[in-house]
Amino acid sequence: MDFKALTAHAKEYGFIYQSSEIYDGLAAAYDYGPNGVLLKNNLKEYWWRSMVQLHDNIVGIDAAIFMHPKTWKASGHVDAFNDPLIDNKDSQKRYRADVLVEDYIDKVEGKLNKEIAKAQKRFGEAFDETEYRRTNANVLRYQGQMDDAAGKLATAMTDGNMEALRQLIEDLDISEPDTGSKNWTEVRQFNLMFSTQLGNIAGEEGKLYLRPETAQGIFVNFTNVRNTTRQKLPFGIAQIGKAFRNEIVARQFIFRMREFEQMEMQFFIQPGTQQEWYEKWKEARLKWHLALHPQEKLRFHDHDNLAHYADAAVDIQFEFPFGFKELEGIHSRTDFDLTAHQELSGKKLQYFDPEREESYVPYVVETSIGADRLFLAALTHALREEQVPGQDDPKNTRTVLALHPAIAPIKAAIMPLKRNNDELVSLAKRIFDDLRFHFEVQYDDTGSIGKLYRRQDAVGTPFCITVDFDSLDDNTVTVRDRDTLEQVRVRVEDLVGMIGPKVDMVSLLRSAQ
RNA sequence: GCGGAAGUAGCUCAGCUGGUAGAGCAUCAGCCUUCCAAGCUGAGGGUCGCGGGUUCGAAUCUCGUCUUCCGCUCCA
Repeated sequence: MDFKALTAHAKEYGFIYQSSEIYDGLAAAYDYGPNGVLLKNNLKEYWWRSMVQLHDNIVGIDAAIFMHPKTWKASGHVDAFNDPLIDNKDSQKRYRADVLVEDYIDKVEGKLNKEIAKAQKRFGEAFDETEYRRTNANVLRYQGQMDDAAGKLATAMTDGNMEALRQLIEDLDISEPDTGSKNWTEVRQFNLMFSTQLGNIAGEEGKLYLRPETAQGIFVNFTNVRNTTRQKLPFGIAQIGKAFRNEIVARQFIFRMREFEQMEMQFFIQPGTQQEWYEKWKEARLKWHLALHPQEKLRFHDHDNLAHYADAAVDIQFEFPFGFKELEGIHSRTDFDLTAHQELSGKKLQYFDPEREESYVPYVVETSIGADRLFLAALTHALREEQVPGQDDPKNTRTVLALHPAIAPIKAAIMPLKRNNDELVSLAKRIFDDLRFHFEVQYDDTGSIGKLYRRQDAVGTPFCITVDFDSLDDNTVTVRDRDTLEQVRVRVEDLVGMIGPKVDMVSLLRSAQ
């Protein structure tokens, strides 16, 4: 099924709506509808129980979205999460202004090295590179250009002076790499963090950021959690929560949104053991995904460029309709975050290791998955249009959402075979009123039985319970399976025992172990 | 943010060179119906994405804007 049909289905059946649609929508923001929120909650529950409930040494928190501004100074986001961008008017391409200057410096350095290589060839054994660098006019000129550009770049970046950066690009006569055009726009600062004001205070003192990742809420609570849970290394802290990034381009439905939900676990370990834990969590997380989705839809993808905090990083990618894309990241974050917070806060963020009889800042291996991306993965994998099983006519098709029963929004639908028969209706409603105490169920009688089945198929309900005339005599009902369409007769009092184990999370959690 | 395309009922679309909107499906009500989108009758639902302009008159022409899709750029 193509991507357009998927987004249409998601809207039609109450999974995903465009945000603020009556006002023409807000770009890259989406709302979860009645079925969407049920599915998403189930996915979050699967993650939470797998991480927290099933690990002695992982505990959960739920930190505030607002955090002290210094948090983002320490984490590096104020400095590194900040892109000065410039457009070329002729080629219509966008560049990072600082990268353009850095490329220029690299180019000059290339010339300088070429000069030295030439001299080395000329002088042979007798060549003294240090002396040559100190005296040769060309080399000194190149070095001067490099130092000058680097100095001005550093000053402009530190001051956040975009005007100076623009001037620098002009002074250095930098042209667009592909077309050679020098027709540049102004440089604009693009900070990927959203900011807001605390209280009525205007200006820098009151400036707050919406967190761009949930991880920092865990790091700043490291000591609190350790003190209150008596956890010993290695141990982890898990959290599910919203994060916000002012993406330049947010697109592809709910894949990249400016407001999104992360499910993160920071695992604190002895320095030196990060490789071992990194590998362990890589495998554990893949296995967790394999309980929901087939191997061929998933793959590892190593990072070439590491983030400022990481010494190793890998993505678990999922094959979306638009290609293999990141679903989860596993990062070895070293002691970068805790050390930075320790320095800026002046509070010790260390662990006393009784075996080694010393204190140290723990290393961290992080697993971080996008809840919305997982939702999209589940939807794209499950949604299909197929010929109705057991029907010969190839035109007889149905749209079915073949979700794992444990994550399906509605576990069972109860429907009377005929809605104009009071006895059938009242028995069906009695069953509904009992089952709703056990799991998410829906009562429906607005249509023929075939239509009701199709409606449930479209939202992924694994079981349909039909009350027919035999039910009135022997207190049994039929249970129809979403995937096979097969029906079995079950006594009403056995329904919970029969359906319950198939729709709860136990088997899913076990298969992920 | 730039370039291209699109926006008419919940959905899919029709609406000729400007004359104030239709279909099918869906929804709801009634009748009918003993297991995979049956049938009959009826109803509700659109100031044609939004805002200007041209015109006696705009869904239709024009400008702007918003949103979506594709490409570029970006992606901790």
